Amino acid sequence: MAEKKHPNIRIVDIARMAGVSTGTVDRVIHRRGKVSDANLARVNEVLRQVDYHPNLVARSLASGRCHTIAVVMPHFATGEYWADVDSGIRRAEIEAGRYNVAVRRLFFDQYDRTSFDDATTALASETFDGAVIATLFAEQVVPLTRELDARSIPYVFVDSHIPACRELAYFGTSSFDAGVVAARLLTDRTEPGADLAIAKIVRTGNGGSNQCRNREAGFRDYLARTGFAGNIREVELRIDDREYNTRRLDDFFREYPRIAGAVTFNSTCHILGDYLARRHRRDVRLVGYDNIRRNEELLRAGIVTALVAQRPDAQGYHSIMALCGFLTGTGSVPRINNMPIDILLRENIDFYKTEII
Amino acid sequence: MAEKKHPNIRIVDIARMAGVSTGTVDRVIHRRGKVSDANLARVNEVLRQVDYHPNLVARSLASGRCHTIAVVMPHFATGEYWADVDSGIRRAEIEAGRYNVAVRRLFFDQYDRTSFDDATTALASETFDGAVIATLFAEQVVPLTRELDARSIPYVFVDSHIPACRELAYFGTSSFDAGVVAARLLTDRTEPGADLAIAKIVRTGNGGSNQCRNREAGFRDYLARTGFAGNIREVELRIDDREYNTRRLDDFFREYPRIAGAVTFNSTCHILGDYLARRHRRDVRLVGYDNIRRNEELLRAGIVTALVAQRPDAQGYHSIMALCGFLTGTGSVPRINNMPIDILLRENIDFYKTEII
DNA sequence: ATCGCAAGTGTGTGCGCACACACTTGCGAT
DNA sequence: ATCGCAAGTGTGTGCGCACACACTTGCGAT
Repeated sequence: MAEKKHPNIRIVDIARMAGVSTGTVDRVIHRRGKVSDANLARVNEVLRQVDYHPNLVARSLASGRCHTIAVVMPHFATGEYWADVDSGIRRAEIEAGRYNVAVRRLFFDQYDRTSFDDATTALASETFDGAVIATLFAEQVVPLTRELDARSIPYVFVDSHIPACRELAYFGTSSFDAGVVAARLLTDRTEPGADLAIAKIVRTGNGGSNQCRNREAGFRDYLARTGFAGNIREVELRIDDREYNTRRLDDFFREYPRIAGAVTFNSTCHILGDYLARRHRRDVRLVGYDNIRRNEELLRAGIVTALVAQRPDAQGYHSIMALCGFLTGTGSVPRINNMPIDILLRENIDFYKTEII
Repeated sequence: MAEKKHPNIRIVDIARMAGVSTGTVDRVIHRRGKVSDANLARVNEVLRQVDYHPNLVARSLASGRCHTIAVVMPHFATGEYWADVDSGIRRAEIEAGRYNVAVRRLFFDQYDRTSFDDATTALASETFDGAVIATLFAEQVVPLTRELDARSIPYVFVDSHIPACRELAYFGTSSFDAGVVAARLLTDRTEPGADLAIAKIVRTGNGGSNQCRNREAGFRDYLARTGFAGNIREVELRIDDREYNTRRLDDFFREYPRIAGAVTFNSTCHILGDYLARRHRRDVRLVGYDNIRRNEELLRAGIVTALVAQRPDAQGYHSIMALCGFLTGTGSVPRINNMPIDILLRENIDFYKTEII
């Protein structure tokens, strides 16, 4: 075992076949110019004939260039959504490290718009060869991309898509369709004609994220299309104020007693789930997003009916690898990569591990 | 951008620091012996101090060893289940190729037990460094593993797990739990007390696959646990005899008119779906397995209610990569890798592409 | 004193490629 | 006829490592 070699075709072989030197082959492969039309055609013909694939290991070793990727993403605690994205980034980091590609993270607060601008400012004075941008605040991402365009730095979007930018690639779900799926799951299990609740977790004056808005649009679109007959009631909750939320929800459910299903468009459906559990309200179906730890616990406990998930780990992994492939010239990737929209129930949640993509 | 180098520590640096030659460092790193105790200790101390990590790219290029992985899997046509597994294998093949790991396939007929033995016989006279085995026929896989154990060849299981073997790793779903999920999806949408049908597609005298048996066990277990009150009726169909199937199903549904839901435990629920579509029977809910083309079409058409899927592409990909990592000494992987059990509805099927793991 | 041999050590080469550099050729301008 | 220069071409070196090979050292046997 562990035999000698697979007789792969090398640059020297190409050169010999085309009757030129390896330098010329190299110039053709890398489009460095300074090659006569005749030789260009001949080398290209040989490359085509033998279906040449460069040995990427050797290329990486020889070129020895080092690239840096800046990642602009929310900071996170264990068990939160962006921790899963980061675990994919870390996986990619190891793999990309073999090709001399390093990753540097810049964090912002996902509940604070201004912190994104701070991260952007910090980025302006850094040198790096590519960027991965979490697109939570679409309005602020756009000017950042203009700046990167001007500096000719490629960038990848992760989380939700922003139109009219020149991103190298996008990785995330179709937020609109993720909203549609949530609506299907919620109405599948709720008697017709009952009311539905939308719980929004925001910080005052902060607006909603790009993604939450699009999910809500898909959710409402599905209900309209399928002739949903009940009312949709909205309630605003706070990320870090459990007492406020309890009072607010007590009032809310008193005011709208016919509510039989609820949805939250970011990953915090556990806030509503905690409340329902404490109040022993098993009559309200709850559908939320993302397989973060608290949500998983409530799904197992039967408080949450279903979770819509989006492979955060894979999003992080592919964002880095796409940029890595571009920078090292070893791979290309489609521009729009809509990830699968996963449906998690009590029966399959145990197998939805992010480590296995 | 594209800077010079990350100043990594190389073997020459280690050698200089320890006051020995690179050859000695190499012998220490690879535990080749023939090093004096004093030098061994000194080199190890330096390795520890600088936290040396070998450049795997350079290692791969230098060692130039070539490994072969034999894959024993069912042959397939476009759009069939194993075509998706193979697409993952092909993806891994490209990546593993960079580390001089090649893949060779041996095919058998998934509906013919004896063909597996033929493939096994062919394998006996081949030389290879590792094997990936599709575990459809558990009884025949076991003796094959004994032989591989004797030859000290590592092997990876893919599809369904077989206990009491010495596999390096397993990639696939928990078949039992995939059966549970199907039962949940079917009974969620079917009125209580109605009968259910299990359609089995077999070749005479061939028994069922390992996986189908376990899925059925999980399916029945869920029904028993949740107090299912109806009857479960079985019907046997043929893989390539549409006329027979039509007659058989006409008889079957005439005999059992209260059937409101049906399941098929392999990927051929489209056979039953085709029948239901032709007979305009929208009153029978149908749950099946695997996102193969015909099943997807029927899901979009509303004939199939839900599909349970298992990331065939990822199974193929990881099976190869696990073996590749083991053979090149660049990675290790858990032994049991239960893949996620995916739920596909009309609303999310469009995004379930196997190319994006 | 010399030899053989084991144990230990260092050097040289090549993996396939990228890239700097030296070199050749042919043309128009003088 | 000679020169300068652009366009085109080939050679040499090194990336970091693995491994074959040559070599040194020190010991016991003769």
